[in-house]
Amino acid sequence: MDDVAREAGVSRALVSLVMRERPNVSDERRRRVLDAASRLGYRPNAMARSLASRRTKTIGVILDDLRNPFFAEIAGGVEELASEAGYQLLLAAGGRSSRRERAAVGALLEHRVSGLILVSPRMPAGDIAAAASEAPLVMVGRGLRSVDVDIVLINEAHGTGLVLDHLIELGHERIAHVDGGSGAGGPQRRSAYLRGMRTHRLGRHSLVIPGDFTEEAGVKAAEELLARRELPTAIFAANDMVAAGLLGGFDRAGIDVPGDVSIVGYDNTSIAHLAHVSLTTVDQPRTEMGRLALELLLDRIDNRRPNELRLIEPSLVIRSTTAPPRVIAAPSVVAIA
Amino acid sequence: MDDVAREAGVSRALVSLVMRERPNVSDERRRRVLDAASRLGYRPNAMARSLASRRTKTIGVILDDLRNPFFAEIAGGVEELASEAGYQLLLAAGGRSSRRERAAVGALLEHRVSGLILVSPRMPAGDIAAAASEAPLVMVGRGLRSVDVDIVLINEAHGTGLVLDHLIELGHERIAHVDGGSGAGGPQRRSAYLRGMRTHRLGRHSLVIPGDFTEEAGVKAAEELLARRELPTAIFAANDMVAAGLLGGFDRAGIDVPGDVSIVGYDNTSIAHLAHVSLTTVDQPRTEMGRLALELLLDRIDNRRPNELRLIEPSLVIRSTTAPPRVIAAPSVVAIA
DNA sequence: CCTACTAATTAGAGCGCTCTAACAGCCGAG
DNA sequence: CTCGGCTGTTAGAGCGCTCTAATTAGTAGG
Repeated sequence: MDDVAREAGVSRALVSLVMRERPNVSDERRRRVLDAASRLGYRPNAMARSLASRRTKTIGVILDDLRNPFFAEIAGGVEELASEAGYQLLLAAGGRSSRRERAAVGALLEHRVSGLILVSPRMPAGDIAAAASEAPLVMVGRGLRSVDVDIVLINEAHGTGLVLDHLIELGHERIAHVDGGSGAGGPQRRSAYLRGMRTHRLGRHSLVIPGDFTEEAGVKAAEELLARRELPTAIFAANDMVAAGLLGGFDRAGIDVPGDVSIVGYDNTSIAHLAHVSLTTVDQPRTEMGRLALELLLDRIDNRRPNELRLIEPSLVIRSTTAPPRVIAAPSVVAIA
Repeated sequence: MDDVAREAGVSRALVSLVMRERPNVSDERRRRVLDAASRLGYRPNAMARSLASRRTKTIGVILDDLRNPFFAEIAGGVEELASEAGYQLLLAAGGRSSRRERAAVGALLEHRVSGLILVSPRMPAGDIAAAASEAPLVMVGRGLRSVDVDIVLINEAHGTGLVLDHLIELGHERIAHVDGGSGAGGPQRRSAYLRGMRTHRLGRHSLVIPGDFTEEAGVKAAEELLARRELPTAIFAANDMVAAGLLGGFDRAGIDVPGDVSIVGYDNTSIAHLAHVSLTTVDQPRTEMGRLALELLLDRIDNRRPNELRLIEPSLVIRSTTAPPRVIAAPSVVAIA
């Protein structure tokens, strides 16, 4: 920087003003500085800048694993907005371990990130509160009361409601659920299913097959259902992988989907929209979630304000795996219509 | 840091030594410093540290788009090793635009990253050379001569060879290829296909259907093939998405896979291993590629040495979409065996 | 008991910037 | 003219560390 100042025949301070694109610098000197800078191949040092200005223009993101498309897509949304806003992204994976997450948070805080985004963190609430006291914090995919953070949450109850409404409107009553175990969203979807069935006075038809978020769970669930006297007319799977497993399992057994049984997934992953699968499923705008999280964070970085909780409303994507049940047990008005 | 020194009754320099876990500090003072630090909630400032030591312990990664699992998985591999080695990850997306890539490289260089990993960059070679002159650089998925960088490349010719060998061994001769246009690996796979067909004296059966890396391209290619007098007995798709499109297109037309036609994909994405798809495909160890890239980079950071080019050997995953052709045009020995 | 070493500790300069306050020029108002 | 109020420029302190060189404490040999 000294070199640039000397080359341009001005003071170091003026070079600083030019590099930061501040007003009140005469055009002539600005040009002289810029010329000198490019002639010398000068590149400002972000470390020194951050140290002196005590602002870093970097934001830290902690997620489970980049190889999981759910997280990667959220990170993609964050990245998109970050680059638009001139922020840099410091990324770390927590790998489902509290210990690793804590270490990652510590490292990012040492880097004095302007803010922190935690995606479905596993750490205890106390650690999150501690982190939130050191930097503005936005959390995605996990709720937390009485801590000074913004939260972006998917409205799982609403998503599940859309599924049930769709199936019931088609005329289904015996609707089973293959659940997702304790994975993210699993318990919420399961309990929303049970509640929804009761609300629709279909509680007696509730049936939950335990599973997890894998394809194998779907295959197994299909076998288990086939072993029963009667197949449900529709199945709500905890996610698309499970739904794909069901599809595979029924296919092998010669059961027609959606003729014999309708299937609905959850997540709208790339799998769901394949022509060969064409799965009716619930879509969450994952990129948007990432953008929203960063939007909240940027807002929080320069305005202190009360916590916000944003509920993301998922939507239903109807494709080819749902249809009316073979025998409609509906009132005749439906037939007339 | 001053506060910690005062609290522990030692000099600032000693605190620095303790925080950096240097030897030659007496146990007693080390404990005193650590105590004081945790009592005051002291967290070293990475900016100041980098500025003073002129080493940042951060590495920059530039890729196309996090939402593309190919890139996300490579990034995942980089992240994994980075966290093991105590490095932080600064991530930016280039979004298929030279301009954005250049901006990202510039921003990362301002942050004085210890090294740079570029995954399938689109920028002109000159820009890459310029970047390489400012920081150790490793490139993944793109070759470049006479520039001081290490390179990690997939051996597309080998992967394509595996596909052809497998199909030819099954007895196929009329093997078509739906190509990937100009996308990463597309041209290489295409030319390796043409070369391979010639090598196997099957040049007269070569058939390339132009496409890109999308499912739609696969569907269209299926339609185009069906419009011909004769279907090839096997199709090598440029990637799994295209293969899925082919599968969907043939399914709709009542063509049996692999009975009427065998299909091979490329990439071994999550789509390929679904029971419902079960696609024979070529696997690349993407996480390993990321790890290897960082390994080379770390090595390059502390030892100046000649450039390296590492070829990653893909492997073939045989699933259910390939089988011998219906009418085997093979010598009778095969029938006897 | 002094010297020669090694181990532990510290003073102080400096990394490359930003930022505050001061300063120089220049205008129009009093 | 002199003064306040501009705009454009600059000097210099300081951000929170690391690192070199110097200093002190400790240990063993003569």
